[in-house]
Amino acid sequence: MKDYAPLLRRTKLFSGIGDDDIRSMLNCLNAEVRQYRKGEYAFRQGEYIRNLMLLAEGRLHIQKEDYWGNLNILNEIRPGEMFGEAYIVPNSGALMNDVVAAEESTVLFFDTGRILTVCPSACPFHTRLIQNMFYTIADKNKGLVQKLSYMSQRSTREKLLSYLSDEAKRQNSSSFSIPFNRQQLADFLSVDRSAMSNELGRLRDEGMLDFHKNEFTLYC
Amino acid sequence: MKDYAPLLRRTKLFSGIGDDDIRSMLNCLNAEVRQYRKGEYAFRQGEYIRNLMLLAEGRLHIQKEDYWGNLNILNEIRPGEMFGEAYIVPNSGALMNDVVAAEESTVLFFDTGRILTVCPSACPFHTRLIQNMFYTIADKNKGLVQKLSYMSQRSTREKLLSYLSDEAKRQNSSSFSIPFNRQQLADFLSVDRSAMSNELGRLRDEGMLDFHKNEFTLYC
DNA sequence: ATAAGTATGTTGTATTTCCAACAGAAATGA
DNA sequence: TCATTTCTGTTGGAAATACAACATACTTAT
Repeated sequence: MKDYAPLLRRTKLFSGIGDDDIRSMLNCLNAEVRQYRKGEYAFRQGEYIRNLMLLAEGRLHIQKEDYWGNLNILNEIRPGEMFGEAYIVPNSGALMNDVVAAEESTVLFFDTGRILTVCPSACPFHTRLIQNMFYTIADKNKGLVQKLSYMSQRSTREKLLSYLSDEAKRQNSSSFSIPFNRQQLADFLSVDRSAMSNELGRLRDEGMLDFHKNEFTLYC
Repeated sequence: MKDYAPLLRRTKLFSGIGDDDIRSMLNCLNAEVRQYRKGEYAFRQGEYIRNLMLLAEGRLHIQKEDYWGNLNILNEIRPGEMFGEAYIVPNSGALMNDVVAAEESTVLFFDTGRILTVCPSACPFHTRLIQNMFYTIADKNKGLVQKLSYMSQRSTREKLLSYLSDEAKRQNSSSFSIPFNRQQLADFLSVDRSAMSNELGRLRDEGMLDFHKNEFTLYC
């Protein structure tokens, strides 16, 4: 098995753990490597997952096909990200989505039982791993709740205001920049770009905010 | 301090742990109790949280006030549920929401450092606690992703179809019941009830599904 | 059984969003 | 520099949604 320590060292899951410790932990966690060709399915809806996965190389799409066959890409997994963590809960049921390799990908499989059950003295960094895993999923959680709070607004205007309002809070200033261009912001908020552009213009005309490119300023 | 073991035994966080072990763990986790009167703020937007909280009695609202003063209730915490887990991540920043007691409430505070850092032999059930905490947050995560996948659909029709489609999958049958009445379903999907009722009628007319009360059947 | 209250479906109108198409601005690359 | 591409704002018509109001069906309590 190739040495994945240098790569894993930079992931959230293994952050703060040295290369040598990572190597011994990979053994402890029963790590396995699997390769997927572009377009190949890593998992299919209906399967039962027992491992925690980490994408080492490539790109994966979490996607969903509904009852009538419509395809929908929910998320893109990038190298260093873990996934499948929500399905290692006992009785969590079958996987609701498909996981497909958007390009040639390498995935590491970890034994979740070995992660959550601490092996007393063998792995001094096991506690750190558990912390990291918890922090990662907690962080994901926070982002999801945040996004949900924008998306649950009914109108494009309200979605915009709630998102921008939050960013102002987060950056602690009424002037701030956002990490999206217009199309990305529209996709993030699940609204039409042109309608959103319209709404932004209207909000500016009403004196509630101002913007240039991705720099925004809110006015009370 | 009152004996919370009988109550905690039935929570997800302490499930599978006996009363006596819970009592010793409460000590190990530096548990503290705080009471809140109805309407009192447990936390305010901008605060920094260092504990994991569990609602013992009462009802809390996670709510948000935007830049222009509009109030929005995001979530309701019920007895036995933990909260604040997303903010114990280092550098996770200030709390973005307010936490307000919707009625007289009792909240337990746990020292997160003591949770994630295992005390070797003192607490035999510490591993179980960590597992439970992880399972709880993973479960929450799964629900959020699911809901987000419905909400990111543009139209009421698509939101309905993606939700119903998922329920059919989950219950492994084209006939299933949902845990919502119409108004609750509309709130869950963030759409207008009457518009949703219209759409359901239209879908039935088109022969895509049928329903009586909260019993649905999907047709290919 | 009756009354009161709740849940659901229906209608019409005002508003908002979507969509496609286009034009100017800005960024990119030869 | 010029040409090309990408990004952003704008427009107009079609479609969908929100909102209010009401009728009917179903529940619950007395």
